[in-house]
Amino acid sequence: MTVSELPKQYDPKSVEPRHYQRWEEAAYFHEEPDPARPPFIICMPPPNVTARAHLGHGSTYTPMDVLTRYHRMLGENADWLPGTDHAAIATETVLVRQLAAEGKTRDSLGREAYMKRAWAWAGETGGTIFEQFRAVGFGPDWQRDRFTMDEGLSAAVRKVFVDLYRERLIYRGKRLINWDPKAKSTISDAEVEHVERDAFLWRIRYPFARGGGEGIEVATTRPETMLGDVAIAVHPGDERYKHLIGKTVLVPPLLERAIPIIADDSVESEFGTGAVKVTPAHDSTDYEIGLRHNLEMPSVLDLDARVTGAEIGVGKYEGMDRFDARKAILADLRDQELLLEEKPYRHAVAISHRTDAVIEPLLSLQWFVKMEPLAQPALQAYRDGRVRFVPERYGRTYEQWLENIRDWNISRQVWWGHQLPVWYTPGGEVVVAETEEEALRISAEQHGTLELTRDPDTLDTWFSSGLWPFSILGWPRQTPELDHWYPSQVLVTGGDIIFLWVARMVMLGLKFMNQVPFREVCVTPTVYDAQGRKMSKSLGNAIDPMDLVEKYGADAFRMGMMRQIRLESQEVRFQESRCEEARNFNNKIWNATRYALALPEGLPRAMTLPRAEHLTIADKWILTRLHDAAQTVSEAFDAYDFGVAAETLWRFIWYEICDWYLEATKDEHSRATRAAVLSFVLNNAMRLLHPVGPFISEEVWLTLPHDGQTIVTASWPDLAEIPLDRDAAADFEALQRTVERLRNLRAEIGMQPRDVLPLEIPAGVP
RNA sequence: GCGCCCGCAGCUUAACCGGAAAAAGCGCCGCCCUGACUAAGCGGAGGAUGCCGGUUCGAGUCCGGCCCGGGUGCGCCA
Repeated sequence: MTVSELPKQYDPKSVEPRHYQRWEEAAYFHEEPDPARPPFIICMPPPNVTARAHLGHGSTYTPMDVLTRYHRMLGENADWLPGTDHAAIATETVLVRQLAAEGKTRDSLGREAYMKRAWAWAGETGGTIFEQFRAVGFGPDWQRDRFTMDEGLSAAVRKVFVDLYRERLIYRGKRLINWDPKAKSTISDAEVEHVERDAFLWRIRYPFARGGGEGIEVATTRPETMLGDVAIAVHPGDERYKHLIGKTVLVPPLLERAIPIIADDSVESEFGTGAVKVTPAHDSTDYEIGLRHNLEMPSVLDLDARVTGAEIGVGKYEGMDRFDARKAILADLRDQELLLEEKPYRHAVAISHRTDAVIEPLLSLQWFVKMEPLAQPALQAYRDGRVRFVPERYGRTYEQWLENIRDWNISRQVWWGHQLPVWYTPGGEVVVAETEEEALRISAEQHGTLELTRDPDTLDTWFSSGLWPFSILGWPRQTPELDHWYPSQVLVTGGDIIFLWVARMVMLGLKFMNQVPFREVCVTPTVYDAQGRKMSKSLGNAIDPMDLVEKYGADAFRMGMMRQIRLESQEVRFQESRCEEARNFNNKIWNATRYALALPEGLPRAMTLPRAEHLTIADKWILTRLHDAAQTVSEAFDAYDFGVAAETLWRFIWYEICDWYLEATKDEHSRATRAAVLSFVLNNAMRLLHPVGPFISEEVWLTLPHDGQTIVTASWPDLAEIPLDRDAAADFEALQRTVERLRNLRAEIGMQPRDVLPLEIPAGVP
């Protein structure tokens, strides 16, 4: 082959799809459990089935691909297990919107037709993100693709639910829950975020029921919940109010109900007026007070966040939206001269992580997981080092959450998901079973009826993803995969789902497998734009990774991303220019290859190095540098330090191989050994590069002397086979300094490079 | 309120257990078709590493305090 046959510029588009197709057809990414080799398993965090790739996938999934490829080359039983998540609320939100556009609703369609449509849509869009992953060069074991709602995983979900229920770790109860009025579903505490918002604090007077004095003043940000007030609470030690404890006041603006003034330690005397209205059904602190004082807990807002009179009189406000009711009540209070003050106030409002809707705390009959007994072992596993976080500080996030664990509300009012394996008899008895047949049998035996109604609710998406590390290996069936591949070595994920996902996998893994699901958790940084702002569609600063792949090639995208990931950093300020630079880097590699192929003496067929005594000082230097690069890159991958690995590869290939070694081989005296050494060095360099740059490394490796069908399954460079010569390396480095000084001098005196002084490497240097 | 991370050249980042004159890329200025590569090559300008103090032979790095600016976790006063 001659140089003229190869284009001067590396063209990823003509290379990447060709190799990927071959890899997939040859099933290079597929493994069977093999006890003879150490396992290296990564469970892919399942992307939402309907999602498209975003830059966050680049920062989290590229490291997984890199690690799997690296460990495969090390000869391990390496497998990256892919799959998708049904993403209950996220998917349902989109579906409902689609239906609305057609003038339909979920209910008008009916459950069966709705589910059929949801499945169809998931099937349609479900392949998209994985097609994108292929284009980026990700190589999970596609034959093991799973879906959280496929048959096997659904069976695992039902079994876990039933087992936990029978152990009384799952229960049904009327509790204060987070209602997301947009999603029209409850969500768990972990899915609520608190956002500072500008609001108002109103001071309102509650007149005494029996006259005598003005009454008591309270401060509130939520006047619409007044309708459900059941008490006024003050601190027991508050001198201003001590004498009022036990008196009763009327609830404005209706002034129909009298409620007591009570004392409770949770009240802060310094805030507002020091007196607080207590609405147990719509506020978590009030709920606690209500429990302590055995108060009534009437709900005054329904599931549409409208005022409801179902439990207590709400007068003319019945049916109003919560924010309209607020306006109306304030207006009425003003008329009654009970509204004393309105002042701007900034405070944290509970927002749905999923829909951004303001959360409505509601008292509702829902299903919960009792967390304390599950959290303790998970906490213990972290404390005695069975689970380790990288960077370590994320362990504290995990610990903090588990220490303050609250019961997990798992029932959702969406339809797209795993329907609860729960049935009710006409008498209201509860039957929990893995199948309908079993439910009927139990019901007949225990309750004497075959008339069962299934609970319409579904499970929190994170309930099924919490089982992911073992459910995808076939659990509850006993499989070879489960035997050899559980627990996995490392979980790679973003820091935002440490408790939504990571902590729950640990808890459920310990519970059902008696072992932690992974030994290490590698937390990848969040991707921001170059100014440090979150990437979002609304800001218009989001970058589509597929555009980058299109412009610069998959390898350049991966390398550009990897070079920006720092071990200890929690963020990447993503710069597109890094991908452009990486494209240039690939082009550099390509041209180094062209140079090697064009050597007049040709390249050797086999990869053998000349004997040490024949090597030039430059040969010995580059081999020593190769040895060091191989060591540094290996250590960096072992430590999940992707930035250092990428940087090392970059420097070695571009500055050391291209800028110095290649130049040195242009000297006459290097002729005897250069073809063999260059082949050896490039072959090794491509293997080191392969995890980060799978395509170009394959293309170059196949072009140069090599052994085997593909670099994907080639072996990782063995340090023992790379000869070291520190003294020679030091000599060459001294020479480099000299050359640099000469160049510097030359430029300073304005000498033309072609003039007198020696060029890159002084002639005659062996 | 309780925490965590970050702040180094115009920009984005390096700097191993503290160790020479604090690196690199981009950008900028100048030079250059040198056996592959102009998406390259060579040279250059550009820095009190946020502030004050301490430990040390030696601090960007460790310790204490402070300021401002970002990011992020938990909690929260209604």
